Amino acid sequence: MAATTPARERTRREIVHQAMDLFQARGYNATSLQDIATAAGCSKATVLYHFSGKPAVLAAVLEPAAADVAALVKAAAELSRADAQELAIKSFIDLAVVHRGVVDVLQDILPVIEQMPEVGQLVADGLQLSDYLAGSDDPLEQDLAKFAINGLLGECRHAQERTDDDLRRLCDIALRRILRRA
Amino acid sequence: MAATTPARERTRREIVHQAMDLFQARGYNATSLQDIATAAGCSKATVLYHFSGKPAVLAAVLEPAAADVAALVKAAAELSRADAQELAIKSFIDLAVVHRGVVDVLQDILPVIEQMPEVGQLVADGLQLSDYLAGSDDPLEQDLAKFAINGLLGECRHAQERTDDDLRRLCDIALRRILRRA
DNA sequence: AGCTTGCCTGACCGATCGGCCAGTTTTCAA
DNA sequence: TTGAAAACTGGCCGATCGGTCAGGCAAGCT
Repeated sequence: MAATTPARERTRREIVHQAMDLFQARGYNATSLQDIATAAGCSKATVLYHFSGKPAVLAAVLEPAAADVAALVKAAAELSRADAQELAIKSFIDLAVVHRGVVDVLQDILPVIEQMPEVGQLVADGLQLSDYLAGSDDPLEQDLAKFAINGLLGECRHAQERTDDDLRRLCDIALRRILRRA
Repeated sequence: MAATTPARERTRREIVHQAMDLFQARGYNATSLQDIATAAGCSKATVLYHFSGKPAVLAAVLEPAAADVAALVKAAAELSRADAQELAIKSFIDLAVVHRGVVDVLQDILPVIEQMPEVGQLVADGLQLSDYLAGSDDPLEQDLAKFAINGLLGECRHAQERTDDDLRRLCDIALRRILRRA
């Protein structure tokens, strides 16, 4: 059993994929394990065979985005403040656009996000990114950066009809206007 | 029975007040009728005696904010485009700050807000406001206005620690930067 | 063939949900 | 004081939730 069994990985992937779609469409709380199982073409017990519980499914859904954010934070840490800000503007938009589904999911669990240890690192990295985005110690700019992030995340929700490029362009303009980095 | 019975109105108000606090703190879905009843010092059956169901409680919670937004939309309709935009900027911020609790609640039910007829008018009025806020037919400015609203609403969430004036000032700066109406 | 191992499932559990109803307590006008 | 209307409640209902468990089933090793 050293090599991964194909069937195991295939089922796991299907569950995560369908869970992502359902979380995005109806929200985390409004999606039941039965919904996920039905969409994935297996039984609810199978979902719980592969994942220790509903929060574990959520963690698997968020994992790719969390990894990307963590990598971005790490990369920005080695740059000058100005360069880190520029990188944050460009990359944060990219991540939000590409992972817009995850953004949807995150907004749904915001009221109780503090009680979910499986997303703690992602939240912490997001806050770190907002620091880089501000590019200054000025509290006003820090707040404006958070304001911009809220707008950015909000814009990436329910934005299925927009193309990635259109969304990216819009967010870039908005972010640079708020941060006065045109 | 022509005049309102004092007891009726008093209990109703207490239920709505406690429901507001709970919806804001835990979210609409995570708050049960029993939670509301306990907080209001009555039984769950009493809540359902005064309101036809959980959605009706939500409608009552949102009602003051919905009325304010409707009034603002009506007022803006009689102004020139430029005046309407200026009014929208000022008043929308005021409303979001004053009713920030409602903003919290709304965000929680966003994934399923289309299926809630009791908040349809509020949503429609909000979209109308975003039009006034854009102040132009340019699709880019329209999108930026929506971006600004998302940022504004996001900023008003979980912002209990900030004073109203601080929040107002921050939102004013951010809005005018995005809309380039400094 | 027998047997282990990994994958999967139906049936079931306790808890909680929104909502309903019969009946009790309170209120208040006559 | 009295009686009907209004206000309120305990208890119950069906549905659904996340989660558990014993067992079925196919694949591969011996």
